[in-house]
Amino acid sequence: MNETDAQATRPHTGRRRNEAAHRAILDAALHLLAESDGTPVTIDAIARAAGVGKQTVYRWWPSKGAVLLDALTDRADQDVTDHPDTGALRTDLRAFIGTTFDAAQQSTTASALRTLVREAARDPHLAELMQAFTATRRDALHDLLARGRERGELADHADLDLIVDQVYGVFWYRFLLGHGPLDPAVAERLADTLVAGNDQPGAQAVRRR
Amino acid sequence: MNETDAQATRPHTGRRRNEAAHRAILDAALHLLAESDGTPVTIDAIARAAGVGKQTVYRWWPSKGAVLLDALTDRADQDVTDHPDTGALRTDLRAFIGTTFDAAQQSTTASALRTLVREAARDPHLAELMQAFTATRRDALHDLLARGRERGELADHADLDLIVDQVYGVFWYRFLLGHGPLDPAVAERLADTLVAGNDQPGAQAVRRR
DNA sequence: GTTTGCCGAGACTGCTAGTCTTGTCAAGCG
DNA sequence: CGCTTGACAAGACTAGCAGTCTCGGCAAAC
Repeated sequence: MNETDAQATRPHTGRRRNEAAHRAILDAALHLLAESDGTPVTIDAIARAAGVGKQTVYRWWPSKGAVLLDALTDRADQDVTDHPDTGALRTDLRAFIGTTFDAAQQSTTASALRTLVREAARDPHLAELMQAFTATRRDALHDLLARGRERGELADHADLDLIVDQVYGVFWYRFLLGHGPLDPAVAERLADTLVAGNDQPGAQAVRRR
Repeated sequence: MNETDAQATRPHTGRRRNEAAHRAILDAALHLLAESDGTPVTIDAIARAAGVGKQTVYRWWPSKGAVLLDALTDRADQDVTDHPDTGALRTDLRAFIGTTFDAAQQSTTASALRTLVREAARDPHLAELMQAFTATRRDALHDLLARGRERGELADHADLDLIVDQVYGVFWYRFLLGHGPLDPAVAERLADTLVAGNDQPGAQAVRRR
């Protein structure tokens, strides 16, 4: 009956949260994620490295995956790169792809990302979180392409979703398997052939002559 | 000293291998792989479904991953599709991509393949085996493209490896994330834009006119 | 100075890969 | 026929990890 009243009059008592511990956990998680040579990162290891009890980790995050993703996005937010509109699709696309490739070459980010994907494969909750993460990136690229199409640099019927997936498909495929390079030269070739393959129908008709 | 002689004179004694058990294990593995709703397939479950002791599984395969991959390739060998040379790159490529997409839409194969990838993420040995598996597929596609380039349907400087990775990149990216279709229409569009984006420099010059 | 609730430490449960043990059974050999 | 060899089913066992639970300590509010 009076519970609501009691809560209203007593918004908080007891010891406050320790923000230092919160940061220490994120830092330790990112560090271990980066150090990891493919070995899964354990919650025990994170807690120990952060000098924190395991229960403190689970008080703030619902699962191991949530901690790891939080650690990575915390870092990704630091090097957010927005892609200015250069006015030409080819240059916009080259810049976008090049930046994406570069960001993943950073050794810390790279090995963290690889480990994270591995964890996502066995943790449905983390997989869902990562889906949302990648969807955001896809949307950004899709917008860039839509701008180009409005300027007439792509055919009206061009399948923008497919182009997006060709970019991220190549990226993840090479990133995870590591059988081919992800350097600026590849970024340029990829951007150029995508533009060339999806340009105006009129131009295609001429070419097919 | 005489060990070699002893082995030569006594090539085998004792109870023979039970081929029925061998098949039962592969069948059970494939079945569970296909049934699995993302839950990892356990060796215990395979052994129990095959009516076999766990040790019997480990006598023939070095790890869980090896059993699973063997089960899948055993099936994949059944629907081996060789891609005849139609004489035109566009049609060859359309057929190759279409077949690849189709094969993965088979619900049994699809869920087995998905589970297998998930397992590979945590099992380095299986990951290595799958690398070899995918490399074979990449080579086949690369050959197909090389034939087209020799006929002058692709630019001399076209990056065949990049084209291959665009195909398999899109495939795996959509297959695993499931955010976009992998139907015949997509296969055709992908084939067409790849050919258009990597054709003869002369044609490109005309187009850019 | 008492209550409340966060904290570190670590015990505990439940699950799975892979190994080891035990008793059984089939195939060859003398 | 009886012995040896090695595959077999069943299942106990070890080791590692996610997530929960418990406990004594400590800091903030009242």
